[in-house]
Amino acid sequence: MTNIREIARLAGVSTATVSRVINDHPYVNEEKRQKVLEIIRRLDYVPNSSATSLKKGMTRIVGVVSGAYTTSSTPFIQAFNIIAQQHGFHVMLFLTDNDCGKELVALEMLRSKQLDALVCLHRANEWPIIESYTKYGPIVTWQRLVNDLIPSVFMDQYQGYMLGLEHLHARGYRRIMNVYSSKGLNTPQRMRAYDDFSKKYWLDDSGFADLHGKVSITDGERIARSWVEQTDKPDAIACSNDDVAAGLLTELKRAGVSVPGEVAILGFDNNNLARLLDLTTVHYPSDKQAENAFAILLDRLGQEAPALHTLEFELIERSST
Amino acid sequence: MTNIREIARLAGVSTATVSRVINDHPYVNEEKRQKVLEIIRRLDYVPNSSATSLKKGMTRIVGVVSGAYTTSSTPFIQAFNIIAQQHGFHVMLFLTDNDCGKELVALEMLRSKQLDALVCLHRANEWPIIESYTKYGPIVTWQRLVNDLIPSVFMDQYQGYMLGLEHLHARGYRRIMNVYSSKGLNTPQRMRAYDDFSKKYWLDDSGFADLHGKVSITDGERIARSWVEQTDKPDAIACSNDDVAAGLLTELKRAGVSVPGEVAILGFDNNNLARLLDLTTVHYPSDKQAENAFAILLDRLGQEAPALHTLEFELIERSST
DNA sequence: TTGTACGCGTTATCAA
DNA sequence: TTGATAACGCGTACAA
Repeated sequence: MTNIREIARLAGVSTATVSRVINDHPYVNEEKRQKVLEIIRRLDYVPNSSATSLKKGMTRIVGVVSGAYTTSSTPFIQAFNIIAQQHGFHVMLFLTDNDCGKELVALEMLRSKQLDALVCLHRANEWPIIESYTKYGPIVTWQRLVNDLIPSVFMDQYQGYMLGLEHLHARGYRRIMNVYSSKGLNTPQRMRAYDDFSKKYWLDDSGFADLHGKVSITDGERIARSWVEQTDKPDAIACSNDDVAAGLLTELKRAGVSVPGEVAILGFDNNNLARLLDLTTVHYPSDKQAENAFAILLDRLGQEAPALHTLEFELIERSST
Repeated sequence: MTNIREIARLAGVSTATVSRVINDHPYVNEEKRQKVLEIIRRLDYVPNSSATSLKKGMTRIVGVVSGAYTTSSTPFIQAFNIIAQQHGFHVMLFLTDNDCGKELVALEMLRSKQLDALVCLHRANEWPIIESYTKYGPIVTWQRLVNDLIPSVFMDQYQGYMLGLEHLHARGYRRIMNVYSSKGLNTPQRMRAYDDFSKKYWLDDSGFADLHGKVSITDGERIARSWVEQTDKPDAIACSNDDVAAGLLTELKRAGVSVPGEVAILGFDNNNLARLLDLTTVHYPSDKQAENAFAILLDRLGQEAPALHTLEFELIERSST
């Protein structure tokens, strides 16, 4: 193992001088600098990063905790990875499968200083537990509003959902069924939006039982099959996300149902699937949220951070409504 | 910062004893062990992992280099991440966007011992350059056969493609168009398969110009539009992957073309999209390849490694053929 | 402009 | 069974 002392010895200087050369510090005689650089090249030397981390007290590694790869988490992870790399940070990925123990592994690595910071897309442990780890390094979350201890790049989905509902109304749909997911704060916000929406337009309670806990393509397919058998049918379905909408759309088409002729479908997120299937949807700027998450972490680490994006939902009109 | 010396002082023992307790070494008096454990708990102490890495000479971090998140790379990355975590390793993800410089960052981290090993899903730099890094740690690749220096979990796609072609033939299709991707060894292998296939069944050269360099959904959509305008049409299209097949299928349906009535579509990979759209495809076991990749790395690191899976293609018959 | 020497926090050898 | 101490490799006061 060739180390800094070896280089110093061969170059006929001290380790301090070698270190100065490596880190581009001033006050090094040009000749000696060249000599050192030559030895470094000749011995194929590179500083050991564990030693540097130990000395500097940071690793420049940020952990990303996610339950799994989903069509919604992937764009976030990708964007986060890219911006982190641009700032000389690296990303360690933790797929927890929503298991408390696996999530704890990531938190413990923050504690043991293998990680400088953490971003939690989802969480398995209770908030107080996660909060208790903020004393070891900054933690940012996605999609959840917490408190001062844990900042968030959360967006209130009231506004986004309302955008979609207003669009459905403008297109003439009046018998709207809501398909919600189950987790966290998003659903209450969306329900509130629908509540205000139906009051605003004097829509009497349509009588469709809203669905809950639907998040996957197969969920959407099941909803399609029950729609076909329903006697009193909604004329539009607002989905919890694009996956549900995609499953719904494709299964309806398989059954020969015309979309949007017989029923309109509204997605949420604007992921690849929505683009492929030409689904009308609400764009959820997860890439910008990821960049904000990183900026917040950088700031809390005391480094120069880029400015935050303002986050906005956007209606993407396509052919499913 | 509370460190091992602090613990030793408060427990009235030496750092050696504390270290023994932490690492479950034998020969430590039970009373002292309890005392040490109590102090550790009280001070919320945890060993600094940079120091441990420095001392041990390894970080238990494995790098994963991928051009981007694609529908084919994501399952691999996910499976690799999970198996690595099961073995107490962690994964650092590098999205290179096929940029040599960004890829070099990962290789350099192997050199500087921040990474114990590397798996390359794609590569931007020339092979000799990548090979030159194997002296710093094991490197495994996906989808490319290289040499002893760089083992691979590559699968010869001749067999898989032939599986698909035989299926098309059995279903009665005779006028097959091939849509190839461009990169690497896969295309030549598939072309060889088609060559043998057409000889076996005395298919005269169909006269369809095979397409090359098609890999995305939008590529598939473009192919659909040109199929519609073509006068001499193939009755089946074998695609480079499921994304192309998906774009092709959806755009054809939009144009009112019946699939498989007017034309059959064969995908490759068996990803989520293929399941959603009910595409006939060839299953490519990327999760098993990922687990093999990790096993090979583990073995090269001199650790006990799980047995390798045997890798097999499988035809998934669905409604597009 | 340069070098000495110490500290970062841990593990492990060796002698007791 | 225990402790003193030497690494691991780097960065940087401080003194020169």
